[in-house]
Amino acid sequence: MVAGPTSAGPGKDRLRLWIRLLRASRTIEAELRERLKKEFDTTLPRFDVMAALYRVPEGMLMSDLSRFLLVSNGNVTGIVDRLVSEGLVTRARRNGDRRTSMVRLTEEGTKSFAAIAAAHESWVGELLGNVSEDEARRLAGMLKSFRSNWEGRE
Amino acid sequence: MVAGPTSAGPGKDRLRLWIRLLRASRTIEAELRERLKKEFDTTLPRFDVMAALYRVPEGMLMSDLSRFLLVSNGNVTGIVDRLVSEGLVTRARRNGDRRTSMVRLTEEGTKSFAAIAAAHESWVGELLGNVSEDEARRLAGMLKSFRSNWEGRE
DNA sequence: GGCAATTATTTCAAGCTTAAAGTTTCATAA
DNA sequence: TTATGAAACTTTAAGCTTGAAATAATTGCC
Repeated sequence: MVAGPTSAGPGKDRLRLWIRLLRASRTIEAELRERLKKEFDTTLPRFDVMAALYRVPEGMLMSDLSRFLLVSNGNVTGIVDRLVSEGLVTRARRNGDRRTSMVRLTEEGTKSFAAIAAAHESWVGELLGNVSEDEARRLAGMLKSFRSNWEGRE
Repeated sequence: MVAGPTSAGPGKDRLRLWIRLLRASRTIEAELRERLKKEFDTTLPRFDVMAALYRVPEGMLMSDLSRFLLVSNGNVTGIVDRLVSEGLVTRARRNGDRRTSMVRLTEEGTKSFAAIAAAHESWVGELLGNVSEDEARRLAGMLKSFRSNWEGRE
């Protein structure tokens, strides 16, 4: 997924764009993963889950997390298991519907996430440093529009 | 890595851009992975390795593949193992330097890849369909420049 | 030549990821 | 009520991924 078009010709521009997109996100992602590990001894998936929960003090269902994070539900199970065993989130069975459980950040999880998120934001600022704020807005706009085709698709 | 900024404020534009970038590439990647599985019973990492090799008939060293694909060398070992067992690539010990081995597509691998790559390219064209060719070029240009900071970094 | 450092690769343990199959709970309609 | 089906979640098997440790071969220095 990271190699260039195998030949020249029409319709290669979108392929080239896709490859650049992928290389860019992989490079940044790798750097962030490494820093999360070194500085906070955590991982990107754990960070993702905590970031999702941070926005919603009342908590999220497992399936909400799965949908929001664009990962399978089996995947969420494992990550939340580990976060629970680290005392960063809780999984509370609900009275109303006993199939579901509400996942919430613990107090420790909230505090921990706030610190990590601050570092994370400054890292992203650094890693995207040569994109001007203005260009960032324009690029983000384009990416939003080209994603809208796919949002909520199945 | 997929949640939005946790608060408003200055310097959030780059963070928003990063999140959009990541959501876009994850969505497209998931779709391509699924189609590769369904249509060709293969995976994205295998496709990546084959794409890299396809450009270079004389073959690549394991470490070349690792650098080119931006993944660890232990990772490449496993993927190449599986491709070898499927008869799609060969790993040839070299006389000059017996630590290294040259990885090449087999004839079957070459034929197989050509078919998959054609489908892959048309999928990407479809998935990025609402980005005009012109916009694709501009976006790709921006992505190239903002990556150059990181290219070759360690 | 011989030995230390370097380079190329593999192995390993831990964790992430998916799709598919399994379990429990809920909703509903006969 | 009680089957039937749907929904929420977990489990499983297979594969991907990393960083670190282990192996093997080469290079460079004395």
